Amino acid sequence: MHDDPHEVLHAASDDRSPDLRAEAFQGVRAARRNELAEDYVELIAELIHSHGEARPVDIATRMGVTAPTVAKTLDRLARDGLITRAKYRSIFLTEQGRALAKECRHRHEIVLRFLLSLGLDAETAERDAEGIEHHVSERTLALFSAFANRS
Amino acid sequence: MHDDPHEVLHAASDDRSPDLRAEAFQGVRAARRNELAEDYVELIAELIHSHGEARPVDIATRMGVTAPTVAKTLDRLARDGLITRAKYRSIFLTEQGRALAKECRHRHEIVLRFLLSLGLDAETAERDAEGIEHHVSERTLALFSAFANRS
DNA sequence: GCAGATTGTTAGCCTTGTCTAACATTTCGC
DNA sequence: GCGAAATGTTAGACAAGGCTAACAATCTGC
Ligand SMILES: [Mn+2]
Ligand SMILES: [Mn+2]
Ligand SMILES: [Mn+2]
Ligand SMILES: [Mn+2]
Repeated sequence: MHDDPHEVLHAASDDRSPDLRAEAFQGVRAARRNELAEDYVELIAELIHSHGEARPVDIATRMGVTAPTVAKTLDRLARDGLITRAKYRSIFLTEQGRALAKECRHRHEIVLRFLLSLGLDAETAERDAEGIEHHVSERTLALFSAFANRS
Repeated sequence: MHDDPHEVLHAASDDRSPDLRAEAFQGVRAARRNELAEDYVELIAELIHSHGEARPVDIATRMGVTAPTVAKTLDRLARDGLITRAKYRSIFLTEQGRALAKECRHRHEIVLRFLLSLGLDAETAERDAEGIEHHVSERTLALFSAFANRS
């Protein structure tokens, strides 16, 4: 029983230093705080590219939330310097917002291509990529990219 | 330029139905709402296994949060039927809590083994697994498992 | 160019998840 | 077995992110 490789793995994870583990959880919480901003700027960039402009109503439809939720979130993004916005007008990305959007789109595509190359169907791949993308380190992203290109 | 495979992928993701996309985001938000409960019950199960009991102070250390945060979270877990708890005593999992913990540990280990089998270092693998595990569908999990076993 | 439809905003409510400060209980060393 | 240390709880603050209801502005079709 103690030679079962599962036992070994389990024991190893049990024995990790509590501090190291706390750091991991803190990292996950930090990533979670950026998820919404990342998805918004990525979507805004995409709407600007495909529709010429980004309107709150289109963001609301695609995010699956109500209009007031979008309004409040956009106010936070403006406060954080990612977008500019004027009453009743469409949304613009700042330089910083464009940079983040580009990075997010890049990462999203790598994760998506990786999942597809593993053999996952397109719809599930899109759903999983939408969540996974925010929790992938640079190192993991590099491995995903290499794998997708190789196969 | 329009034959660039990246353009094609981008166009494809642009053209997905807004409703399908909204469903994906709603799914991600639902997953996010369960993350904390999943990490807590998984950790509680582990502490019970390795230390004989699960105490708030050990949870706080490993989660990297303060004791009052743990207390409030444990109250929510009790309310939701995942644990039982009495003042100043250690924490017990309910039947439902044990079932969830088992499922989470299983999923965590598959994601971890998968990342390791891709060639990731142990520490980064642990960190990324801690975030990714909550956003992996059954199908993706099956593919991860198969890949880790094959390689 | 106006009426109705669409879009956007504001106000206010709720839950979650984090914190600090203060206090209560339990445990440990001697 | 007592006092100090460790552990746990309670109260209360705050930000994020969701909602509904009500109202305001803009756009569109005739
Ligand atoms: Mn996403
Ligand atoms: Mn994305
Ligand atoms: Mn986790
Ligand atoms: Mn986990």
